[in-house]
This record gives sequence, C-alpha cells and structure tokens, in this order.
Amino acid sequence: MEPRHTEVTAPPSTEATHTPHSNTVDCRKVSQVLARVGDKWTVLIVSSLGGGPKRFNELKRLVGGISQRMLTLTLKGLERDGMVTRVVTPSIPPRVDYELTDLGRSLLVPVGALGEWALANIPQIDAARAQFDRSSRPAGFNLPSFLKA
Amino acid sequence: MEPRHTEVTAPPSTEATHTPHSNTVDCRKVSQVLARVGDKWTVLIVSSLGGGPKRFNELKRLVGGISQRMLTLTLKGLERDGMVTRVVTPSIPPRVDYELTDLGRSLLVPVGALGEWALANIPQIDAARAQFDRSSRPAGFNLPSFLKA
DNA sequence: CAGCATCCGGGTGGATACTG
DNA sequence: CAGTATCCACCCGGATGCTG
Repeated sequence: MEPRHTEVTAPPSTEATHTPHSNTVDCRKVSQVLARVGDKWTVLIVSSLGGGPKRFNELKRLVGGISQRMLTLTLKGLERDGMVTRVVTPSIPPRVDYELTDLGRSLLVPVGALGEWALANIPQIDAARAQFDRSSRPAGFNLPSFLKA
Repeated sequence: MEPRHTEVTAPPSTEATHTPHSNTVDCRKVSQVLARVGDKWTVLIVSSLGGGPKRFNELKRLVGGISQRMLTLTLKGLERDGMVTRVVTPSIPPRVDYELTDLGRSLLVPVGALGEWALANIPQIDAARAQFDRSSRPAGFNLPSFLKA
C-alpha cells in the first residue's frame, strides 16, 4: 500500500533538501506508534502493568479475555520496543515477571490523556451515533462491523 | 472474545453494587475509542482536516496511499461518531466538503500529545528494537509482521 | 507456570469496474 | 468528482495440544 503522505500540516517548501530526516519518515513512525497504542491489547496490558510488576498468568487474569497467544505476542512486542522488561526466575515452577520501563511508564501519560478525553466525550459520541443511525439506517445502509462497535 | 476486564487499576471492592454504570462499561468504551484512534487511517484523516475543510479527492491526495474505499468508510465512521460533517453541494460535477466538528477538533489535543510523545521517544524505541533484534533474531525467532513495522 | 506450534475461521482492506 | 459494488488475498487472533 506504500503510505507516502509527504506532509500533513505544512505545504512542502523548498528548504526540505538538506535535513537528513524528512518529516515523511517521522510521520510514518508516528503512525506506527499510534497503531501500536490503538491495537486491541497493548493499552490494556500497559495499564495493568502500571500497578507494578506482574506475572504472566496474573496479567492474563487482569486483562481478561486475552488468549495466551496474544498475551505472549503483545508482551514480546512491548519488550522489543523497550516498554517492558522480562525477568525470568528459573525455578520450579518457573517464574517470569513483566515490568514497565521508564519508557513504558512515560507512555501512560499521553495515553491517560486520551483516556480522559474518551471518558469525557463518550456521551457525545454515543449521541451522535444514535442520531446518525436513526437517520441513515432506515434508508438501508450499514457500516462494516469494525466501525460500529 | 468477550472482554470483561472488570478493572485495571483498583481491586474489586464491595462498594461497586449501587452505581448504575459499572466502570466495566466505561473501560470497554474507552477501548473502542482507542481502537478508533489507533486504526490505520483515522488520525491521518483527522489531522489532514485540522487545516480546514477538505474535499474528497483532496483528502485522498493529502493522506496518500489510502484507497477510496477506506477513505469513504473511515469518513462515514467519523461522521457517525460526530467528528466530521459532510456537506454536499449538488452541482455538476458534485462537490462534497468534509470538516471537523468541535468534537473532532478537541480530539486533536490528546492525539497531538501522543504524537509529541511519539516524536520525542521514537529514537529510544528504535534503539530498543535494534538491540532486541540483534540479541534475539540470531537465535532464530521472529515476531509477526504487525508487531514489527 | 509459562510458554511454543499448528490449524483455521472471520474480518480487514486493496484492486478493479461501474454509476450519478 | 464522489462515490458504490464486488471480488479476493492476507493476516489477525482464538482454540487446541504439547513442551520444559
């Protein structure tokens, strides 16, 4: 699909030739971060870890509804991104603790802000949806499920 | 999959019986908003609209790499959520303008904060990824693509 | 306990062709 | 120009079974 949105805010000016990092790259990377934050489990896991280190099944219970597959995968992704640390205690039975890094904790700040926004504006969103559905649905059209939930 | 994470920060205490809205519901709705914000196109489109009203193909060019299908779908979803307005001018050729509502503009604030965070911390993330890949990849394992990009 | 490997269904989203 | 309709490939993510 090759996203190539050269810029979003400012028009391309002629002084963009000598800077080693075109903001195109930044824009792409920001989108990546947004995508990670927006994925189904990341925020839930990071939030759960906000209360301190947790073990694998402990997290599984806290998040609720996640499969081990996705928990493992998401944790590994977060570890790769430097958001969480994974500490193995080779005992029997084995013990693994996951903990937020400073980077992971710092992420909680803007994410929390977004959460606050959501909490404050969900009534408006719900109202808009209800009205939209009342006007448009009878005419016989519907959105794909992933945009409705 | 039925996410039922009763709480994320505080343990379930016995005083959660008389409030009409369990925070379970709120938590689910917040996740929905996060999912919307994190989806592939929403933020890009909302950001593009931040500079003022835009027409359909204008948006398509600004976002860059989006298919009309997804542009239409995402715009309709944003309209349903009360984030953008859609104004049709029945001329030949037809003209349709999309514009952010107050709600949509207010979303740009926390999203901008997240963007700032991303911009500030991407170097750290990249460094963590590079190191992680250097240590773990040789051993012969790899993450699914959607967690790597 | 803490995973990994495999299978597999459903949904997401791109490409293409057609309409008002 | 601004969409709609259809087809289809890919991959996310759940369920299950097996290891150390």
